[in-house]
Amino acid sequence: MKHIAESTVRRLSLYLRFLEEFEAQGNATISSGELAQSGGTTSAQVRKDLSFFGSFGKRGLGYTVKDLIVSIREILGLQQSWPIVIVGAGKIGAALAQYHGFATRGFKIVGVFDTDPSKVGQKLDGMVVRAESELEKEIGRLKPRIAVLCVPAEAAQALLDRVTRAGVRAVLNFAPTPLVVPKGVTLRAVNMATELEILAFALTNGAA
Amino acid sequence: MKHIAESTVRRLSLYLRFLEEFEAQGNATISSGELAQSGGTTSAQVRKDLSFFGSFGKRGLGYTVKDLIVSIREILGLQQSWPIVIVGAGKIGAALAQYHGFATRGFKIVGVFDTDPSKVGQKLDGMVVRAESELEKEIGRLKPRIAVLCVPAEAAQALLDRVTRAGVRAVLNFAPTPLVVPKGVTLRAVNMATELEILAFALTNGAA
DNA sequence: CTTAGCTTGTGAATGATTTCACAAGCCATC
DNA sequence: GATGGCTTGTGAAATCATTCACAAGCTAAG
Repeated sequence: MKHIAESTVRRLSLYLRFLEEFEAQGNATISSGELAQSGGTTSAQVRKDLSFFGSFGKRGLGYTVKDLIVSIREILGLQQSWPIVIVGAGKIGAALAQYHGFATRGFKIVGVFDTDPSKVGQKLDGMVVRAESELEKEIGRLKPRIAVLCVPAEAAQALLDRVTRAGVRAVLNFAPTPLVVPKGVTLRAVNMATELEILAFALTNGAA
Repeated sequence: MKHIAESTVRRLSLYLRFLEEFEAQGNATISSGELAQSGGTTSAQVRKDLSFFGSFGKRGLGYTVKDLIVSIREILGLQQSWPIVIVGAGKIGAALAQYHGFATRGFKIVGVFDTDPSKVGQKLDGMVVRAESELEKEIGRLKPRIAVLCVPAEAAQALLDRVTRAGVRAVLNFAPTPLVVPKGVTLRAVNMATELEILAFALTNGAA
């Protein structure tokens, strides 16, 4: 398959959210224009995004909401449930572990790890926090496909190395530091400070 | 000023982080190549990013670390401290309110709000949680420049409307729903589900 | 003062993404 | 089954972002 731009994947995820809302409202079909409007983009963009993966609509009619939901789910790989481990049970890690929104979207938290002995053994919403020393053993057992790093900046690279060596191929990093991944591993970073700095730049430079 | 791409601003924030590390290590100068290597980009990219804002280096020598830090801080608008309010003191909101990393980067949390009467009046790391009904009054008093929304999806749009009407022009949204902003307001969204879906797509399609 | 060795700053070239614009196709109606 | 009113899917054009490539300029050494 031709390389797909990240912006396209991001928009597909967004379309999926609108389509689900649309379905809940009982609408059976939707046009690229309507979908674009909810997502703040253009109808041509919507059609182009979908065209990379096939042809899902009917000319003159638009898209069947139900079918398009299924198609986008398939494109994104969401027909299956993805097991996730959370590494670091501090404020952010604990908040994520207890956030129920994931389960409903096909992501299942199967393990939470921390070094702090006072946290190990505690329950977070039914999930027992395990010792970080057991990371490799437990990854072998639980076979998570994605790891979410919620550890301090200093610890992040070492833990990234450990989870990838143990076989995890996709990592979401919340630690406020850039990381280096081995080839074949996908890394995404959520960095609050960077987001705020982009806002500060916008305010400073009077952008809308 | 010519329009600056978001990707450029994001990289500047990244460069700033590396420069600070570099400074802590006692290095006085840095070349675009070295800076590029830490950030996983190219030297031409670094120079082009900076060239939008002026000329900060010396040919043959590179950049003075201290000076470049000051310059990038000025570009991003980080010479000043930016007052922030956090709306919603649930798991994520509380975690952010107690995260000290912001203060050290020039963002100061001046208020935290929630509707839940059992949370109002509680202290989060010295910060009293205020009633959401006082939002407008307190925004008028505290004059925050940025609002961070950590409320449930259903409540997000209404609160965005309230903070923008009260004069806030930059918003960071953690609610898992797309929002519409009035002209002149900058909105950024951090959506965990979307990040995970992009990872799921990468895993499904065998991308590196 | 001149040369050698670097590194910046920047137009030009390339590559990627978005937007345009329209033929092709579907449905409803007559 | 022909017409009109829509909407898709998609090459082509336009816009935006990155990379190339090199003149200009600085320092150090002789």
